[in-house]
Amino acid sequence: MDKKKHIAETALFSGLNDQQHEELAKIAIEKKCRKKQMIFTNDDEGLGFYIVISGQVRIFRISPDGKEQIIHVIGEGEPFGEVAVFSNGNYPAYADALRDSILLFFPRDRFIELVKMDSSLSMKMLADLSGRLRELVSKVEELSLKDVPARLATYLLLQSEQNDNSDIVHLEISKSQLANLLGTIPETLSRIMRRMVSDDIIAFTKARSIRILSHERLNDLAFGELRLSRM
Amino acid sequence: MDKKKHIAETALFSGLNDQQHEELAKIAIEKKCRKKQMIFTNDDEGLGFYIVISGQVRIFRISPDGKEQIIHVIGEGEPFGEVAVFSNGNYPAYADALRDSILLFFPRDRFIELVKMDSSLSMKMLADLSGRLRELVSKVEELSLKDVPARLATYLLLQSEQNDNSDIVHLEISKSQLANLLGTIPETLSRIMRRMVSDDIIAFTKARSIRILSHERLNDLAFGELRLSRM
DNA sequence: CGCTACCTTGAGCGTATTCAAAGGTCGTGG
DNA sequence: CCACGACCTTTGAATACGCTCAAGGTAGCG
Repeated sequence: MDKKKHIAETALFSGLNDQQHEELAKIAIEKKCRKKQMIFTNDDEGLGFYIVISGQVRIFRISPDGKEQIIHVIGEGEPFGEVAVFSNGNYPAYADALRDSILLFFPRDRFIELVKMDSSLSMKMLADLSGRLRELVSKVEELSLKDVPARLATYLLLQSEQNDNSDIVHLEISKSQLANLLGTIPETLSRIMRRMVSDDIIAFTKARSIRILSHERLNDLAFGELRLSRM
Repeated sequence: MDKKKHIAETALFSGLNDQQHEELAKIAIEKKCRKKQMIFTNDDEGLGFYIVISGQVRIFRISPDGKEQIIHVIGEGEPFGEVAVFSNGNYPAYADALRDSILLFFPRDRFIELVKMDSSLSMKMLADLSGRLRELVSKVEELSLKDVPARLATYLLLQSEQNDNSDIVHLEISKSQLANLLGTIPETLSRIMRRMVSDDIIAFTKARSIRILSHERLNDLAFGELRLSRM
């Protein structure tokens, strides 16, 4: 595998020069993992962080009574586990693969060496963590201030946005996983989707493809300015 | 005001040497603000970050329909607004003073200069952001996986822990604010406190002082292994 | 002492969860 | 290619938790 090429292509390391990519490639270790395979757990010592080369990874917490909450779904080219690198101790959550994946692992100590010597790399990491923080603040707001229809609407609009405002949103994860990501359960998500369909806000094209029929009403829904009919 | 002394005393800048504290003091600007005064809003350009010298600051989001959610309460010696320094753009939330406060403001550009030149400072900031991220991940879990009694129990135990596992927890914020911080409303918080009292888990000593009667049962409550009686 | 803000209490309601079960879909192996 | 099983999705009915609305009580502060 051409590690350097993959490293240069990630957003996190973009803008760094060839030499820096080379240094990173030197310490990166390729790891493969199968669908459902655990990558790290809450209790694991944080020995480094990862970048997803191909596949998909799920970051989640488990409450004492066994319920899961997905914090983040990591797609190709995105990093995860960075927190463990800079704050000593274990990982703050669990990670497993949603599908067969190939990862690059950056060992903590060697990576820190690089960061210390290279201020442009450290600025990249600071920006990365700041972005993560922004996302999580939004997630906190979503969970506490919005109902499930609004959360789903927000999610769909965000996905659409990331695809050039396409009307078609292809769900990258199963509906069960999506329910969990939105902080609810499959039954509730299913019911709400049905209501969105019957209100002509969205339509299903294929099993995992949704067509947005009205961005505007979806937006109103996301902002709590519209309510779904009751059925 | 002796800026350098205050800077040296914050956890964020502890462990740095005298020279570094001096540099930080040079760029720091003292700001005073009165209770309820806005420090920055969502829309403000992130021109720098703050440290609370004295007083108390509230970080919160506002949903489109006007509901507030406190993300964080910042006490003395703690920083806030760091995110805006490293990810371009505006602040991710609102900030206002819960009481008359004195702050130190670190202008973005000048602070970034220091960070770029000083790897120990950048490591401090990376650790700081990572810690913030940890907290928020926990908050997401709390809000989505736990009910209000469990969230309150967790909060009380955390406060107790930070005070040497004292049995007495002195609320630093009003119950309304606490309710909001826990993602609920004053009415609900009041009812749940009443049930905790009647179950002999806590007792009120003064208006804002709570005595923990059973750490163990509070812990069970936090972990969802105990339910309050219904009344 | 009176005002204001905060806290408590009650009743009713709505949203989402739980529990239970049936219908679909996908991958695997026969 | 079809049959089977596992998992995902959908649907229904009942429940529960927390919220809204409304009002009364309490405490701090000028």
